[in-house]
Amino acid sequence: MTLTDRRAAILSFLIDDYIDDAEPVSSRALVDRHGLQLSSATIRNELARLEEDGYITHPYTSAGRVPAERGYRHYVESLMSEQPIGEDEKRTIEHQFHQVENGLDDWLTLAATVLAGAVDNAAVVTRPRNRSCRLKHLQLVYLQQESALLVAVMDDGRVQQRILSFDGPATQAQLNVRSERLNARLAERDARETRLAAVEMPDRAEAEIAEAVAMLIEEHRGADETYLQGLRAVLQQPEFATTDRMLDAVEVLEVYRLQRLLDDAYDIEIGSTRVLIGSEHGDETMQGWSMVISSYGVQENLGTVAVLGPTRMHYDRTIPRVRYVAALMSDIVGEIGA
Amino acid sequence: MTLTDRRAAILSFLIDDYIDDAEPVSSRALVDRHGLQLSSATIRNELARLEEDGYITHPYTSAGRVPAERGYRHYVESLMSEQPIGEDEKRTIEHQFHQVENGLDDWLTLAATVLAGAVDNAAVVTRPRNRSCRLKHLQLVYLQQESALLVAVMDDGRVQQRILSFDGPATQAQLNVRSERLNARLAERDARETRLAAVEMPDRAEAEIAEAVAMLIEEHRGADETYLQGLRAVLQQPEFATTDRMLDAVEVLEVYRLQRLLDDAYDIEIGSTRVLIGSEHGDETMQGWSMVISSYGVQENLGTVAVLGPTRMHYDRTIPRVRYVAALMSDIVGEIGA
DNA sequence: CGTTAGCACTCTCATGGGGAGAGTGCTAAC
DNA sequence: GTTAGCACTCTCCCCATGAGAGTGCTAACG
Repeated sequence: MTLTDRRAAILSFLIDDYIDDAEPVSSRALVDRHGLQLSSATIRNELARLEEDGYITHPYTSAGRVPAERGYRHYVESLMSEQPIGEDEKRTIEHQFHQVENGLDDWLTLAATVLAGAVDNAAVVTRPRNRSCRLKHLQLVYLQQESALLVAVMDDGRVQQRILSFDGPATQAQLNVRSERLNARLAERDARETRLAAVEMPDRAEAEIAEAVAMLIEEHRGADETYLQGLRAVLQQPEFATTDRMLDAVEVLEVYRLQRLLDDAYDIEIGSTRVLIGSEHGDETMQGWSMVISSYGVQENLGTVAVLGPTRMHYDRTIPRVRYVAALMSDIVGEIGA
Repeated sequence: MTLTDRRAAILSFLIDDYIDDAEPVSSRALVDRHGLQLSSATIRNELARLEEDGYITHPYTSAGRVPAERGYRHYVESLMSEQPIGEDEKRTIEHQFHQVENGLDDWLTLAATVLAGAVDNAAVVTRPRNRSCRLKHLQLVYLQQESALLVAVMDDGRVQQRILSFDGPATQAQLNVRSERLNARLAERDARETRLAAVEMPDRAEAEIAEAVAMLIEEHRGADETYLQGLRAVLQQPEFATTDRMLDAVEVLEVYRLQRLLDDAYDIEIGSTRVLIGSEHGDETMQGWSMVISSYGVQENLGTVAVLGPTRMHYDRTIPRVRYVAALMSDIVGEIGA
């Protein structure tokens, strides 16, 4: 059941109009706005067919037409043409990125902010994480009489820390020696290997530290910090014009949900984007939401960039911008040398 | 212009009722609900006086009375009695705290979540920061050919990091030596002292690293990470029952504002709480908002715990809970040994 | 057969009037 | 000082009404 050219064109016009206005599109409006050489009655016939085939619906008998999920899907895949990012806009974005040099944390926040601003929806960025994470270096730092801070640098350049307590007191010098010994044995190992190494250690205190390191590696792998920006932007979209809808939106954007969602989308190739429309992400609370998602990073060290908003979304603007920001983030991760 | 006992009692009843219901309180309702041995007419006379004195208002001619800021202020200072936290609730809260052992990050999030849940409003917690922050320990970690990660542990147990690049290659062994030399010179110094030390260093590369350390210390001092929880809880309060108000609320709670607010409240003694009602915090966007704020930590190493919500807030429940969570956080910071 | 004009029909939404209800403020009496 | 009584005010809900927007259908046209 492929669409005739004419029907495809009509669908495309309709979706364009609806995305701009958030208002049901009438046959009349299509003719007028796009200078069609057909009467509105003809368009009505075509619209009836499009509705039969599930591309569009109408909210009630005598309202204009509204795209259905299937319509959006077809639009994203075959109809729309991506809106390239203007040189100006690129410069602006890059400029914003260059203003911050403090490290990954800030870049992540920044990426989310910039993206949210560019597409007028919520943007989420996750910290890159390494599926097979390894210890790069560890260091024990004296805190108090019987406690020390274990600082573990991972091979993605991220740091995890934890407080340890010992039975007896220790000086920083002693801790340094101990750190060196442990580094020699644990560097470049992943969680499982570290745990194995721990078992074989004769010194009980060191074995415990190695255990702690293994846990830190595991935690690090699992920790999926997300940076969300643009809440207000989404809430101002007309689809959330009632308080109920707004509360729903806030709920959807609450972090614990996002993490799951981003997890689901982990097998995206770097450089490509994926679009999930409405019920396409399994979760039924996501009805009415779309997500444009992309991953970034190098090798195994992957993060996610995504935009979330109502299904009525400027896909043609959003997709290239998500891709672009993801590319910028890949560059940054590359430079950091993770 | 002190209140007569009777007027004070009436004001107290009125505020209690209003806080519960969010609805203007009528003279009639006061009599009925609190079994007063007076007629509603008498109450009306008293209410008129209270209104004259600025303790209450009414939204329109024939609605019940509503507390004004001055009324809340008086209520908080002289009328209400704090609702002690039940043993059960204490146990629940402590239990939640003990479930997480991963470190400060998690505790901060947790504290905000627990508090928000306990008082049904938004809660904000800031990471403790040391006004006069010092370096505890630094470590250079090999990354790639010509770059290394500088990891600086501060005396509050927090870690800052930054990527450095060198002219020539370096091995981890070389970096260790250099780390040790720098530690000997920089440990226990604050930003200014570190900068001075940097100037005196003969080795140019090391001087640059010392410079970087100084910047990290400064950044660390300035960085005021805030953890906000309970957005939904606030938005569900009846005062935000329209979309406009909701959007305003989201704006108020956006982080950049909070940081300033918390800054303003930095001179609170540990163990005490402060209440800011409506226009009492200078910012006029905070009209209609109250904040119960407390600080925690040990010595100079201070963080903030706060609850934000509409002026109609259960101050009697909120104040002790803010104080309690702040105390728990103080314990934690103490244990960590910052 | 595709296209089109015409028209009846449907459904929403904005508008405004009316009436009930809630509470006050005032007055006069106790 | 307290209270009953009452007029007055203001909100809010309900509903009816009508305009307007669009469709679907039918019949005619090239």
